[in-house]
Amino acid sequence: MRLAELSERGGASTATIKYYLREGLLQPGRRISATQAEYGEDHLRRLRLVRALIQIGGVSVADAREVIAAAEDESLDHHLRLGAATRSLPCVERPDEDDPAVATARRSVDGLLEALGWAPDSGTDLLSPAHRRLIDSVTALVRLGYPCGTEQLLPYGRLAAQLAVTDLDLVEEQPTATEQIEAAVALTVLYEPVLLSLRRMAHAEESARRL
Amino acid sequence: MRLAELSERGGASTATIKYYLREGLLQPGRRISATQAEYGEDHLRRLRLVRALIQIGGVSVADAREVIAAAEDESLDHHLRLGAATRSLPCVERPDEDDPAVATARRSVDGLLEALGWAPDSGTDLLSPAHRRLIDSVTALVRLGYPCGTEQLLPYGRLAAQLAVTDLDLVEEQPTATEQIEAAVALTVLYEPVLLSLRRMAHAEESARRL
DNA sequence: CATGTTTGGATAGTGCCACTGTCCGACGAA
DNA sequence: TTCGTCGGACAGTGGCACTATCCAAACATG
Repeated sequence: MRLAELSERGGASTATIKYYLREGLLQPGRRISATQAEYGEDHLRRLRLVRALIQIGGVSVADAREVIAAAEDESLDHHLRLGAATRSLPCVERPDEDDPAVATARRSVDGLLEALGWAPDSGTDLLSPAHRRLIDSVTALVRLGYPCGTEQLLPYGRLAAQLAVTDLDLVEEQPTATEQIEAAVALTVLYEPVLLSLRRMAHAEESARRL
Repeated sequence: MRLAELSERGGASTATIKYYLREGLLQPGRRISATQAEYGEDHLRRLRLVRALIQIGGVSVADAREVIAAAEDESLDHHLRLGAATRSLPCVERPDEDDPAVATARRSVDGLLEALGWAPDSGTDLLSPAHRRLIDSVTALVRLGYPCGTEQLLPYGRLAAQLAVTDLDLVEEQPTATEQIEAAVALTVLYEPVLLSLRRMAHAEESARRL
């Protein structure tokens, strides 16, 4: 198909597709002449994934490129690629070690990991983005004076563990390795708004139930 | 305290605080002369909440203003204010009714609400932001070809219901009504990154466990 | 073949957002 | 008195996700 049809079916203007091509989020089409290119179903599928990641998942264009690059990096093995896709996501600066709120947050998180039996990350420099984001968030809660120790976090951790089982079951339903990796990316990112929306709706429901 | 001290303790530059004052996120200080103002612990606490909502929670300045206005609107009763704070958060456009993917998503979500025994929202125009966001997200997953029917959503819904119980327990620990409302806002928004980080860490853990 | 439309690529521009820099006259401490 | 600091006003900045314009080649239509 031509650019115009790709645009029509993929839900993005031709200008936006050209932008994505420039930014390396989409592979160039097969050139059929000096000034024309042909796109296939793969391009359409990729475009839809990119749109969903950016519009629904709130991922930046730069991060989407990272994720997609990791997902199709043939040099990594299956397991690594599954993780790499999500590990390359956010980038926050290192926490300030001298801040007492940060220290409290770190202790809470370390306690949580131990209680859940999860592998502790070694060394500050190597913390995964998710781990750093967790510490940042707990730090903010501590600064505001909300209780956010291991015992408060534990129920959330247990629920997260259950979520992971459900999520990975969905990923493993995919027949091929490539599809599993794409599914891992899509489901990791796109189930986030699902989960957050459900939580807010559940708040409303539970709040109504209590009053 | 003066602007400079508020800035120091609140973790925002004086320029940023002036910006927040202009935008109505902070109350002006008590004027002690024509060109000087005095700020109290309330201002500090509010500033920290605003910073956390914006930096950690990813809330826009405009939304933060809405949330805070709702939280301190004395004309609403306690229960309403609890909900209003979160209800005023996101604003996406209405879903396109003609799109088959949207229709599929709506059916899945309606089925989910029924299965969970949650009150169905009446009428398209009145859908809560969370409800619309849920439909949008499910629509994106459907478009990408991932199974996202009621049976796939149900485990997430059940977990969300459990989260809500934990969350509201935390809110009810607060002694006064005002504190409960602030806690509802802070915990709703600031536990979102906590939950998402934990989910990603759980993915890594579960993935490692399976291989 | 003539003519008008469409295509893909290059490049500059737009709109929004969250700040940030600069200026100013008044204030307060040394 | 002098000099740094204060708070207010307002224009400016930088990043991001597009978007508009232009161009020449290619196709479609009569």
